[in-house]
Amino acid sequence: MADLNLLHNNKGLLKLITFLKNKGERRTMRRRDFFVREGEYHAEIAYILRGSFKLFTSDYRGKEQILSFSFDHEFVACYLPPRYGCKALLSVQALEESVLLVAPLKDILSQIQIEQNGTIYVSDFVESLAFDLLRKNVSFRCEAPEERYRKLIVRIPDILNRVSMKDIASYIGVTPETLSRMRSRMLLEEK
Amino acid sequence: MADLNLLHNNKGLLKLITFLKNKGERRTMRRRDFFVREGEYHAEIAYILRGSFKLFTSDYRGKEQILSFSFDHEFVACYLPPRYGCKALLSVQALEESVLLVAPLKDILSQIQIEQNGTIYVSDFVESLAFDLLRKNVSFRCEAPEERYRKLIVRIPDILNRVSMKDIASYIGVTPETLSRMRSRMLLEEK
DNA sequence: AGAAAATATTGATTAGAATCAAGATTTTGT
DNA sequence: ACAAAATCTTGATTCTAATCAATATTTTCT
Repeated sequence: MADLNLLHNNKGLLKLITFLKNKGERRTMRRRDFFVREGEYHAEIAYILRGSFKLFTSDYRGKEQILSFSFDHEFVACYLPPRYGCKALLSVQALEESVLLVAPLKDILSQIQIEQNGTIYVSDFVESLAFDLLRKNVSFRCEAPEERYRKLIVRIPDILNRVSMKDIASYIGVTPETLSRMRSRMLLEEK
Repeated sequence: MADLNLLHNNKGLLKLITFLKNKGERRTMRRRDFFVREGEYHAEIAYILRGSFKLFTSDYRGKEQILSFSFDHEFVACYLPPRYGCKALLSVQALEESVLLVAPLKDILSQIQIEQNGTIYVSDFVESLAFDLLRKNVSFRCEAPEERYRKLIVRIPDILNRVSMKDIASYIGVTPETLSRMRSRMLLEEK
């Protein structure tokens, strides 16, 4: 999941990484390959060794809406892995040549039972996720697109080299044309 | 938290209700009273015996943005109770005369330690929350305001009697004028 | 019950972003 | 390296929803 870098201190998440490093299947993906397709019953979770992904779906007009990006050293799944037996709400697609460590969710859940106190795993993971989602909600409701753009490039400076303006525009909720104009306005203003 | 009704089947949530019923402080609130104010270090969680609340904050223009409603038999907190020691991102305000069962978060956390396997409590709770937040994100990005309105009144039909159009408008992300016009258009169309 | 406040509706106008369109630039894949 | 495709920028136009404004209706409070 994107935006969780800071939470790698987190004990549960570290255990999850260790598990994936020991038991995970190494999977290489090319640009545009899908890790998850919306509507599938996808039950895997992955750790990104190298690469980047976008998490997206379509809006009521059929236009792609990107809800999140994920980069190296982050987890990726269709946001909430479908514990509820429901279909993936989002598609997850590689933006670059990427390398993943993948494990079926059931393996992770059985690990938890073995470890007894292992519930912490999922708890920490989901808690990070919830916090991220709350911040995203607030951001989308309360910040101007320009502010979302500024914060994004502060948080992930590298994103400008690795993700297209088209995709960044979708993420912050404007058209590519509007983002382009926004950026040239910002350039003028900072002179 | 609003929108979690369906998750009352959930074992962890049931335990949490039981705990609040046994040990919770009964608190009566009048219309417009705040349960949480944005920016506070608020560390309580409550179960609503009767009444309703809105969870909101201000956008970059100072306009109130409602992110959630909570009604009878639901939990309410400043969304994520601040385990991270961070300030509340949202205010929680009573819309009606309301009765709560309130417990400090630390009591709940210590309960968990006593119960050993009790981590499930928070895990279930936070998991419900994360799922709710994901759906909200997708809804805001992908559905038209009219669709959000329709789904809201299907999910909580009672809301039309208990919440002002102004607040419903904020929740679905339009001005009160736009909602009013939307509603009269919908009335015409269904004839 | 009645005055005052808040809310809801409706119309007119404005503002801002989407769309449409065309050209320039960059990237991709063989 | 090259052709083709995709992306980015810029301008002109359109369209939708916000704002402004005035009135009607409902709710609140004593």
